[in-house]
Amino acid sequence: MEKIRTRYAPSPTGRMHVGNLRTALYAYLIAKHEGGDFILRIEDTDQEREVEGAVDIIYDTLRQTGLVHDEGPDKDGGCGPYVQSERQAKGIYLEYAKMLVEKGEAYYCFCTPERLESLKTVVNGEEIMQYDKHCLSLTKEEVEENLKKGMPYVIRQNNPREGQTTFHDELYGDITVDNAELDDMVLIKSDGFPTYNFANVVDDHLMGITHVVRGNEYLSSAPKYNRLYEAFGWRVPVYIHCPLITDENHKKLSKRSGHSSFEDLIDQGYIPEAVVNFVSLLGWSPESDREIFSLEELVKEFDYHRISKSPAVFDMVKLSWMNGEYLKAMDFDRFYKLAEPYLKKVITKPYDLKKIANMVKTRIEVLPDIEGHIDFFEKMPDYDISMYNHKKMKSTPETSLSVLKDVIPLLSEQEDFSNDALFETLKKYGEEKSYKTGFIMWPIRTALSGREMTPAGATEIMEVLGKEESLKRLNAAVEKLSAC
RNA sequence: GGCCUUGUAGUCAAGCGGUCAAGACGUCGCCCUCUCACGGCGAAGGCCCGGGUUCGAUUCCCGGCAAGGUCACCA
Repeated sequence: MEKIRTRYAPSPTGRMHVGNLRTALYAYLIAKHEGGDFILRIEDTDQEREVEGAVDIIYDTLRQTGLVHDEGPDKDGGCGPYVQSERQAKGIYLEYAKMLVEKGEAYYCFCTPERLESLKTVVNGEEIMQYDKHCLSLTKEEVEENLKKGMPYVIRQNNPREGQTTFHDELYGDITVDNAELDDMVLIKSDGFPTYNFANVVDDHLMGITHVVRGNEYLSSAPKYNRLYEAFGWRVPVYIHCPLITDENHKKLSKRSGHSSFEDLIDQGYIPEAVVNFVSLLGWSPESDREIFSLEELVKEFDYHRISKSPAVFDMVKLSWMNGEYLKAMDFDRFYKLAEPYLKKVITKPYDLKKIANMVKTRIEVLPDIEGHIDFFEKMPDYDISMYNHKKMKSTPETSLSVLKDVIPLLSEQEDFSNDALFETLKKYGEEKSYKTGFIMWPIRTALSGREMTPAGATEIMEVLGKEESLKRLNAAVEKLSAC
């Protein structure tokens, strides 16, 4: 069987949109599942939109997500160059466009922007235009004349107005449209660069791409691609259009949502593996009901026939859950490395950050959650004494005061301030007084943290705080409670 | 507006003529527990509507409706 070749063909315009990431991922998985090749091609045919540094972002994202390409600008596989502006400079696209002109499948167009503008109509607030084939009627001589005069031109595809065109998508099946629907799209722009539509077809063919994986927003332009392949006499690749990813309002994910790009998500404290895993399940499902997959496992599992056709909402809540799963399963050293900046952001005192990191590991979903859990270590927050009320612990400010008064001398004598030793001491005290553990621990923990919830129990907190600071806080609490 | 696509709980999503209609997130309850979280157990919640075909439709067909996509010298 022929080796599968897929490609990821981003245009360097900024951060990587999660829709594009998902498309790249599926392209990668489809190829790798069958031991094929995954190619990276940079589509920089729009000099206006090009953003500096965007190519680096692409490399960086692919590296972080693990989608390593077999061929690309930095890895020649014999199909180069892999950057379209370089290919354009070699005259590749114009050469092929001219072939089409020869065959009558394309034609020169000299229409001015003004004339094109006049062709537009507005429907429901949307500008719509279909070219009227005005320049198709130009004679060969007129064209030559115009070219000689140096008139700006574009080359357009010449689509028939009658008949129908059918194309096949692996997921959506056969789709047939009337040729009248097919616009004479521009192939070569007046600046000499090819349009995306044209460059894509030419390069996919020249690079031997067997499976074209793309977003389903291209579904309606697909028939025009087919006509191009047929005009050239090239074999049409296998098309796989992926369902759209939408925001919570079921609209195409846009930059405004704040989490539309991979980099946005990383900035927000998500880890690459979780994002990749989550995004893989947006529009695809494995045979089993497993949900946590590493990239390697996805490669093994991925059957593109199981890609769904309906659009999927990008649910941040579930992504967060999944991120939390990854954090919990992560080995401690890596977790600590990731958590350290967030810990240091709030804690400047010489506490054992590793112990704190460990407390927080099973309690957060994204890294920035850490801050809200641990700020009390650094500085005792203000709190209301009503916090000493706890129904289930049978604790009140009064009982708390008495427990604290009992316990402070015991703790003052305590030498070993480790969690286990402290717990032993307090348990013994509880047994003597026939107090339940919670009845003792609730006031202590409150006095130490001023928080209803903490990422650890009272004794664990004391271990981190140390004897001096713990007693200081406990005494302050007694004072606070006595004042009432 | 034309064309294309989609339509199973709030969300992701199995299903491919006969199922008590999987599973996950979220929500709620219980258990565990020095609080919370983790973990465990459980609950509520769904096949867009109308016609067919069929002994039987979530599943097949037709028609509605709804949503999204697309109609650039952007990709």
